[in-house]
Amino acid sequence: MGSRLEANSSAVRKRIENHTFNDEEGEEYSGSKFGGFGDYFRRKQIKLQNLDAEIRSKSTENPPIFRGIVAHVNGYTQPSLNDLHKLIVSHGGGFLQYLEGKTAVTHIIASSLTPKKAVEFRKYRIVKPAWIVDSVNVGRLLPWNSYRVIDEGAGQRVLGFDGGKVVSEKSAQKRGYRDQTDSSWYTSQLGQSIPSPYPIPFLKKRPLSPEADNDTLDAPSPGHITEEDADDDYDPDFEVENEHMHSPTRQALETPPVTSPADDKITKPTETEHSPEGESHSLKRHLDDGAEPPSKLPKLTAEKHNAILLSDPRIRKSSVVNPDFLEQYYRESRLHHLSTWKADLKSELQAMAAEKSSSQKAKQKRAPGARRYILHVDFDSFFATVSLKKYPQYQDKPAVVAHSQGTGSEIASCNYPARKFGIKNGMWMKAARELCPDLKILPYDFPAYEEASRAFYSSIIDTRGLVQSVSVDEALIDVSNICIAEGGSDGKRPSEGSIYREQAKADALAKELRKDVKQKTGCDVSVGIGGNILLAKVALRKAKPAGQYQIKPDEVLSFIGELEVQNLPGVAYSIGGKLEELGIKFIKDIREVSKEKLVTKLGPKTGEKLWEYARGIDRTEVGDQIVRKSVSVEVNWGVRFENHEQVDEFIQSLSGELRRRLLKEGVKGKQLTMKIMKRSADAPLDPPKHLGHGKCDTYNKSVALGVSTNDDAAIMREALSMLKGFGITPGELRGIGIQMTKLEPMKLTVDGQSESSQKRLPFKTMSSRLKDNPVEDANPDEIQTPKKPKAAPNEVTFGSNQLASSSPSKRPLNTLGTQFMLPTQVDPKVLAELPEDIRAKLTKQYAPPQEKSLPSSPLLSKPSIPEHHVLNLLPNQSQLDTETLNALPDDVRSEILAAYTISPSRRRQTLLPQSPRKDRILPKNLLTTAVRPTKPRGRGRPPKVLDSNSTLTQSSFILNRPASRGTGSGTGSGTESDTAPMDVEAEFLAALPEDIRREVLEEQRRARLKKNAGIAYNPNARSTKPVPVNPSILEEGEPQQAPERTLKLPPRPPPPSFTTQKLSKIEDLRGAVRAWWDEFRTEGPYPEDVGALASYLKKVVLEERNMSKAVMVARWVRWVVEEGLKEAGEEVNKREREIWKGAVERVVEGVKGTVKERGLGEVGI
DNA sequence: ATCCTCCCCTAC
DNA sequence: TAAGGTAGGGGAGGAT
Ligand SMILES: Nc1ccn([C@H]2C[C@H](O)[C@@H](COP(=O)(O)OP(=O)(O)OP(=O)(O)O)O2)c(=O)n1
Ligand SMILES: [Mg+2]
Repeated sequence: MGSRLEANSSAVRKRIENHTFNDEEGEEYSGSKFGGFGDYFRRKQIKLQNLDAEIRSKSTENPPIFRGIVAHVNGYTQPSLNDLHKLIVSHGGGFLQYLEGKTAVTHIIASSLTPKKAVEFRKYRIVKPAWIVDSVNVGRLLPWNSYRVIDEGAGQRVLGFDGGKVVSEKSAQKRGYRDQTDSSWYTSQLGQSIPSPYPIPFLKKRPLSPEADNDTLDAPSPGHITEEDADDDYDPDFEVENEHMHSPTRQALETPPVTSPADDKITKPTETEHSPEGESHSLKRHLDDGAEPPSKLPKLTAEKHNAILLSDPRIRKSSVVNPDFLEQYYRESRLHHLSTWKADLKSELQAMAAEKSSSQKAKQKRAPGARRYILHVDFDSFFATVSLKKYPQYQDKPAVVAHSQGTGSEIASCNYPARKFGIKNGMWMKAARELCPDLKILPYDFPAYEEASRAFYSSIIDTRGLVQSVSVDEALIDVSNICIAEGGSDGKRPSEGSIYREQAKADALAKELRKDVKQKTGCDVSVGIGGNILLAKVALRKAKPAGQYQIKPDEVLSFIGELEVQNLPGVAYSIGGKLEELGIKFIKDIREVSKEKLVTKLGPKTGEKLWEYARGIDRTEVGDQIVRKSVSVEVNWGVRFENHEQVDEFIQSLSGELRRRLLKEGVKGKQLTMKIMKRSADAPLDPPKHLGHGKCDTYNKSVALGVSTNDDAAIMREALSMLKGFGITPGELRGIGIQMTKLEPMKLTVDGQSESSQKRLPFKTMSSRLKDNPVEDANPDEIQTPKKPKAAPNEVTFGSNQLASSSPSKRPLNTLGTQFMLPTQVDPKVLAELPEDIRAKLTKQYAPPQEKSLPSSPLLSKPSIPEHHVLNLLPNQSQLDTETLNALPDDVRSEILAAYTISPSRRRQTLLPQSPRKDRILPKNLLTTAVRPTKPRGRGRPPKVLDSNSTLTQSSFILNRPASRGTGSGTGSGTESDTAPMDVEAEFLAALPEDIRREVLEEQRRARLKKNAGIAYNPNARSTKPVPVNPSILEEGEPQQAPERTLKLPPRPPPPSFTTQKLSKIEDLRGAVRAWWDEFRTEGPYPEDVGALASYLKKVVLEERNMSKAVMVARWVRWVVEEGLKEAGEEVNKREREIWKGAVERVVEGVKGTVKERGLGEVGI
């Protein structure tokens, strides 16, 4: 858990300290190429100091009261380090992030000091933050003497200004929180937002938030953990260095007065953020315009704010800009661990279950109507208990597991003594401390949790029951068979004696299990026993801690009736709220409401489920096999970017991580979704939680990749393009996630090579797939994953020993035919739907191909490719082999198999909602960028105060293109004509067989409708601004209670947006082409692939009679290759470049020729 | 009706 | 300081 000290950069520090503010000449901004942390960091510091200089020079209206002073901030302060920094610099002072030796630093600002620090800083003047604040306030430098920080322990010694000697001083003054806060009213206001200018006088007028006072009061009370007794046993590494330092920084106060709704859009459109040059310029500009009154700090962009924040090496280190962030973060993230463990357990147990069932399918089945006995086993305060093993002295004291003692630290687990104070898992430290100042804080010990879990599960498995994991510390065991056997009946008929014996057996099993686990781990687990999963869970509540409880059939209703609905699984804040609206608070209240009413309010499934739950009914079985449907990676903490490069870099690591996980699961995916959290306009730049995301709006987009992939480069490309599509300034990003869905099992070559390492490309596959006719094409290569739905599991055969090759080749051609039949949009339309970056590029002029010779005999064409034979491999998650599979009950088997299949219905793909303007250039932060807002659905608990949540829905339908281009309501059958291809399209249409033409037209109509619908709405759509998925909420806060929701809709008007667009199957082709390029980029295309594509396209024109599509594909090929070559640069050798160009030529010319051949004239490609 | 997509919600 | 991840269920509403 360490990760404390970053001994690293001491060299860097040296560097910095020598770089005083008088000396900003040194190194200039350098192009931000990442060259390792140290180097990058070094440059960063210099950059910052230059920034400081500029701030200073532009703050001429502020009295330079701090001239000659060079400050350094230690520990937590109020105002924040960031704010102090700005204050000082804008008033003529210097600021250094580091100390280190004898340096330019003249004063250290701190609220208090540990004795240790006091010694370390003995050479400096140590003053309270109020010195700065007050000085600024009065417009002159106040004597620092009056603001000394006197450490209670060791007296403070201060060095004379000129240097060398140490004057020691002592003071009786008490250090403490008060010391730092009472200096100002101000503290509570400023802590949070940077952009809040420092019109001190202005702020002064503002009323103090009541919370501020509380805050002040709850201080680092003397009682909290880190006091003396804590020291002895604590892992020193864990012990926070500046114990008492944590000034309860102003927490969750109201939004600061002048916050920055502005800087959201303020980001100057044109200035490129990532250009260092641009940065400085823009800053200047900012300062210039902002002829703010003196004493006002220049408003900084979010990026600059972050730059200053990150100038603290420790903060930088724990933020996303650290190249090692992911590894570091995931190592410490409890939630990540929980998720990972859960997934791993699930696959292990499922594998085990599969194995078992295949070997002895015997006892598997349970009689349908038989009584059930389910055990729900769960560690008592898992993390806390395990961690406490190393701190036995706190056993009986309120203790929690958390990373830190700061107010924003989350409590992962609290022991029962702590619960007596009302502390709960997931609560923030601030709230916990208010409830119990004396909390002991324990460090995490993930390896220990794993170990305990292992022991726990081994005991559980020993019960010989049917096991289903719930989480690391929790499992369900169906022991019905065991109990019923013990009872000696068939388990169905009510035989008193049998039932008694069954129940006794269940109790005995539980007891033994508890004992077993206790003996193995030293920890208590509790067991809930009931006739179904619901009851077992409910019983568990009563069992805790360190106990067990069995709910008997006759007490079910009375037992659960008195519990509040939140005790039901699946009922929490939102659904609980809806129930409340129905006048339901307790479970028994549910019984007073008709099922119908529940269904109306909650939906069919949920409504019925609750209706049943209320009556103790739950038919869910233990051990259902579940097939993974998605793989995702996301980070919503530590996200603070200074520029686009960092974003790119981070997306790259996320992509790499996603790829790793896809490989681990043995799957690839066809759809990529990106989730973004952006700081809400009314949220402070610095949220209450350290590096937390704060109140945010979220945005999602997804792309159909056309071809399943696990390639990180492709993932990154798509992710970045989606991200750009949002048009969000890097500095405003607070969370980023990517998710792969529409998974397919990865293929393996015969020799076990994974497909990704294999040479052969999607192309061949594609061509054969597209190719056609079902009949002839029994292509063995054909490895496409089963596309069929549950319909024919038989089609999927699991080959010799566990591996299987599906045989989609026999798919009724029709499906495919149809698939490629839809001409979909015409070129321009497609263009409009393309990912932004692509579109941008597309609109550029193509560099005419240099030449077109096609080396016909590339040495490359070595038949190197292993065998084309591939096999299907199930995701390792469910290690089912043939045997296993066959042993499964039919329904289960088909379900599993179905999970690997793809819905048959031809469906449109969702394309990224794109911004309307086709000719957009892509200044990423161009404000005019419109992002389609996903529809906010009025769900969940309505905003507290505002009663009308009805209007919400509106903001969703917005249009996406400037009205100018509005689709006349008219038929506009010609619709998207615009360009040349149109003629082709029309003609093409005319040539279609009637039925197909109808389909085509229908498709177009649909597309049109969609667009129109989009346009219909918000008329004032001109300004475009991304609209969050859910404009409300996403505040931080403990889930304990209502997650704060914003009470009102964001002030912003519903911006124009896009309607999702169906891209039609051309998408598949595009994806395949792209994959082709990606895979063979450096190696050059294989002639046979080129040939396959060319001849396929020829068929498209001649047989499918879809010239439009062929043309589009050809253009796509040209674009992908040409742009790709440009970007690849040296990476692709001359020879291969030529081959690629030749390939393009061959494809393009092939299509042209064919079109002509059909008498359709010339087309431009 | 039923499917599909895009979310919200919940759980640990 | 702090490590706010991740997957599945399912509702809303449009398309079929
Ligand atoms: N918000 C949460 C909830 C749980 N956990 C982790 C820590 C818990 O120890 C573990 C198990 O969660 P439980 O819900 O089982 O809670 P406990 O085991 O801590 O307590 P108990 O089961 O006794 O109620 O998951 C977490 O990190 N954050
Ligand atoms: Mg537990």
